Amino acid sequence: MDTPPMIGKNIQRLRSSRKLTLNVLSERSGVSKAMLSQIESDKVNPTVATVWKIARGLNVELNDLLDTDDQPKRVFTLNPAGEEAPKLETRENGVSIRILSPLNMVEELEMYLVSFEPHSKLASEPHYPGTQEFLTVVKGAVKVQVGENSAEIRKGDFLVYHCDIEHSITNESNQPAVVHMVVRFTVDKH
Amino acid sequence: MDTPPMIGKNIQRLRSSRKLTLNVLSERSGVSKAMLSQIESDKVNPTVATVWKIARGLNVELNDLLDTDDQPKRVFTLNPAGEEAPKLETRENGVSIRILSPLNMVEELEMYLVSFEPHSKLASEPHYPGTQEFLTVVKGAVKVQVGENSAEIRKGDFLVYHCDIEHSITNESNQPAVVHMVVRFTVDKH
DNA sequence: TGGACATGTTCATTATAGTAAACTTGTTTC
DNA sequence: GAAACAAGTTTACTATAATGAACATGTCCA
Repeated sequence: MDTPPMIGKNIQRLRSSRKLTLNVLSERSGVSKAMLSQIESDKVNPTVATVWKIARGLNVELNDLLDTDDQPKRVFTLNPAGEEAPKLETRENGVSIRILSPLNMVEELEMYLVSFEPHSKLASEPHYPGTQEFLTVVKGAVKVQVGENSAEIRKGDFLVYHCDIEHSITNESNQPAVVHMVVRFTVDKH
Repeated sequence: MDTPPMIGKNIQRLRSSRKLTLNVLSERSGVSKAMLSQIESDKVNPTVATVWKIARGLNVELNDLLDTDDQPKRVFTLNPAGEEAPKLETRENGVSIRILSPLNMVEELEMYLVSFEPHSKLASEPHYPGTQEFLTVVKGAVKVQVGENSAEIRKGDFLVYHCDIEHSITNESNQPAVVHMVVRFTVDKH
């Protein structure tokens, strides 16, 4: 980005995708509809506070409005169960991990399907600060240990935890278990 | 963040960590040193363009200056299968949706467990631009339609698609199906 | 001690962000 | 087809962001 961000189109797109009129957004944001109109057509150079109010009215992060990068291509990425992805699958100690998410989005979000044989365990080192894991138990039951805390969860349960400390997932039962895991890498500032 | 961002301290910190004087930063950014002084002490409400110029002078991303968020708490949020979350569950046309993710992170990432009775369909309006959906089929098989494209996926399959256009998931079989769905609202960069 | 310089702040002015109200341009309804 | 409404635009004005110049506050060295 080597020119100040032109945020008009962003706001316009978000507003119309939400089917909001200028009047409604004006009410919700506290910014006059005249100003909204001019900002959307880039006739004006809004203050940070104003853009922030608009972001709030749209229920969006401030940065989403300031972002002028092009939209990503409309893709349709398939990762079929049958197709082996050799480098993406590991199997040890009765735990096998299939990486669901495509490689090009590895930075932000990763998704795994983790299968546990009876009496198996997956132990993980601390990740970067701010990283979160989202577990959904698809089959069976597992025990999750995060630092001091631990929880037993069963099929259909959902669990979120911050995993910048040591953590592990254990299948202590005599039945296999399957867990859907999403890892989000929040980029740490400061 | 429920108040407009106070960016003065951010700029001040970055400037002094770089050992730049107001004069030098003024030259590098093209913003008058008087303005810089007032912005750093939050006496004033700068425009986006001005803050952008400063970010450029500091050789920093715009968002780095606007960011005032604290780090998230280290939590351990549980959402058990048995516990009903009445407002968060909808059921119609043979499709029932359970929202897995806690409410406080709804902005960025949402996770659902969607159950399809035989011959049922979930149709969705376009979401915000940049939004992606990540499907993992937990049980049965479904057909996903996104704009022109469509795909048939079965248990264990994983599918990513951009969903800022109309899209739908259909269970055309005589068996029930369950899909794990992650929706990401973050606008994708590059 | 008192220039000489360098840093950040305040002042007076100009440019423009932001507003309310008037205007324009549809679209619906009788 | 005109009245009534609703959505966005333009206008006239006010509030304030942004500027350059003057001012204040050091610190360094003769």
